[in-house]
Parts: sequence; structure tokens; C-alpha cells
Amino acid sequence: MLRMGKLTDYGIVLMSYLAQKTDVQHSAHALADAVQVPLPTVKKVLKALSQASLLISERGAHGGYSLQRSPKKISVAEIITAIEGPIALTECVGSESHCDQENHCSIQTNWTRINNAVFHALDEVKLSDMLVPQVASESVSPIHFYPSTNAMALVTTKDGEING
Amino acid sequence: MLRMGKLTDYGIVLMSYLAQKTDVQHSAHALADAVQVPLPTVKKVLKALSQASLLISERGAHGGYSLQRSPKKISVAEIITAIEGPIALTECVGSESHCDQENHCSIQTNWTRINNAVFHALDEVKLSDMLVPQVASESVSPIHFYPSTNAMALVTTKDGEING
DNA sequence: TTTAAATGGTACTATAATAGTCCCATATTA
DNA sequence: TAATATGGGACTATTATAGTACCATTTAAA
Repeated sequence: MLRMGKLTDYGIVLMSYLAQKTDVQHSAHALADAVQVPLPTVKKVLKALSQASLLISERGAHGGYSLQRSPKKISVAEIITAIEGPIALTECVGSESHCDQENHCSIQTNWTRINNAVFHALDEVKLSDMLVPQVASESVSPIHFYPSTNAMALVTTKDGEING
Repeated sequence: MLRMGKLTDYGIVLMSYLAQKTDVQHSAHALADAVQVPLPTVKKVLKALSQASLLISERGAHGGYSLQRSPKKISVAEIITAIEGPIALTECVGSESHCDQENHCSIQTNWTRINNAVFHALDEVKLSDMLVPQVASESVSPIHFYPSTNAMALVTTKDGEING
């Protein structure tokens, strides 16, 4: 539940890959090969990331994509927002709310608070954090980048315990 | 993005309503009237909340639903989990992951961390918090309970600013 | 100047998830 | 026995997402 789209997963993976070599441009084709995702889909994601000013794109021969900022200055929340649009757990929190009872609803303000809490949690995690394992470990083999196989969602068990 | 289902919105609203009178049982029919949501849909949500042991249900005449615990001991994360299932932003974080590259993926562990961050944010907000306005205010009129008009999603603007 | 390599943008289709509804079984009380 | 209530499952329609394809535009090199 609370699922994110596959495209967002791809976005995180692509951004992580690009964070490895920030000074070099990568074509959509090269990225599709590296990440093992169909080219048209990769292009779709890259476009969204570019429009959100997370990537710099250059057209023409020898063109391609590169990070617009340092991986330390790009948060996961930004990547999510870039691909899935404004983050809003409930419609009434978003800017285009059309709920008639808006002014009378006591729950609305609390949803805003929850939204903020979740957003800050996602905003504190930077792209640079995604490159290193959670705990210092003996990572001998080179880092691999693959998207999750299926769609995404926040994970807990029915008991409220955290998986993994 | 990061949208939650409408049913989860209903669930929050229903739970909030039930939190007002914890000692009285409410029938699905009465709840549907109070919350202004079609009865079959309300029943569906109540069933999920009961199965997650968030509600006590009694069958037969004069039966109905009531909170199983104090509103202070029920978190928003629990309600979300009850209706949408285990919270998982990415499939590879969940228990039924089938990603071949699982062992090689450097991103997986970081998703787990993000999941935890979001879960804790949602777990800190209790049902009792949903009843009172965010800031002490001059709420003269009685509290109203209505679900959001549309589907749900985490809210930020494209710039990473928070809406509302 | 021409060609090739790249992104930009749009539109379309198929699939999957969700929402919503309905029916019947079961339990309890009057 | 009848009325009221939940439990559970199956079904349909709608919506959102994923994925694909096409063409325009830009740039660099031959």
C-alpha cells in the first residue's frame, strides 16, 4: 500500500546510476542498457526528471543526460515528486481540492500534518545516501543497479511490524 | 503521488467518527449515514478494520462496531495497513519479493530505510490526534466528518515545497 | 550540406488495480 | 419465528498506470 509507481522505481535507479559519474553525459540508450529497462520507458522517466530540473539534458549528437546537482543535494522526495507529481496522501491536501465540506472538515488539517511528516522523512534521504549500504560493510563487488520487479507501495505487516 | 486509496480515506474518517463515542456500538447503516458514504462501501471498509483487530464487531440485532482500543493507542499507520495491506514503497522491500538481482541490489537496503522512516512518521500520528485541530483554535461548531472527494496520494509541489 | 545521433513532445493501447455493488450465509435479539 | 445485524465471497465498471510508437527538433561530424 501507499504504493509508488514502477516508473518512480526506475527513476530512483536511474538517478543512482547517474550519481556514479556526474561529469559524464549518458544517452537514454546507454542508460536503458545499464538499467535493463526498455528504452521507451527509460525515455519517459528521463523526460520527467529533466522537466523537474533534476537532470541536465543536451540534444544532438553526443548529447545525453547528467545530474543537475550534487547527489547530496537531491532528495528522494524530489525524485518521487518529479515522476509522480505533487505528493498528496489525500486529495483535500492538494492544491486542486474541490471538496465541498473542506471548511468544515476537521480531518483536513491533520492530513496536512501527516503529509508533512512523510514528506520530511523522504526529503531527508538524499540520492547520495542511496549509493552506500545502510551500514558500513565489506562490499567487494561493484554496485549493481536494477529496479524492483514489480510496483511499489510503504511496508509493514498487518501487525504494524516492519518487514525486512 | 504516493497515493492512498479512497477506501483508506473512508477508514480514517470512520475511525475518527467512532473515536467520538467509544462506549457505544454503531451499525454499518448508521455509520454510512453519518459519513455520507454508500453502505456497501462502508461495510467493506469496516470489515477490513475488524479483521485487523482495530474494531470490535458484534453480530445480530443491536450489534455493530466499536473501537477495540483507545484512540490514543491506534496509529494512522495501523489504519492504513489494515485497509491497504502491508505498507511497501517498493516490491523488493515486501515479504513476497521475487527480484532476481535482490542480493546484488545496493538500493534495496536503502528502500527499507526509507520505508521505515515513512512508517514511523505515520505511526507517530495517533487516531486521537486526528480529532483535534492542529493548533488550538476557536472551534465553536461541532466537528464534521467527511471523506476527501477523490483519491489520495504524499503532497508536495514540483519544487519540493509543501502544499496547503 | 548532408547525415546520424540524440532529446522533446504527444498520442495511443493494453494491462492492472481500485472502487463499488450485490448476494447469501451466519449470528443475535425480541 | 421474524427482524436486525455482521461475515464472506464474487462480480463489474471505472480509473490509473505502464508501456509503446511516432514524429519534430537540435547538434555535431563527415
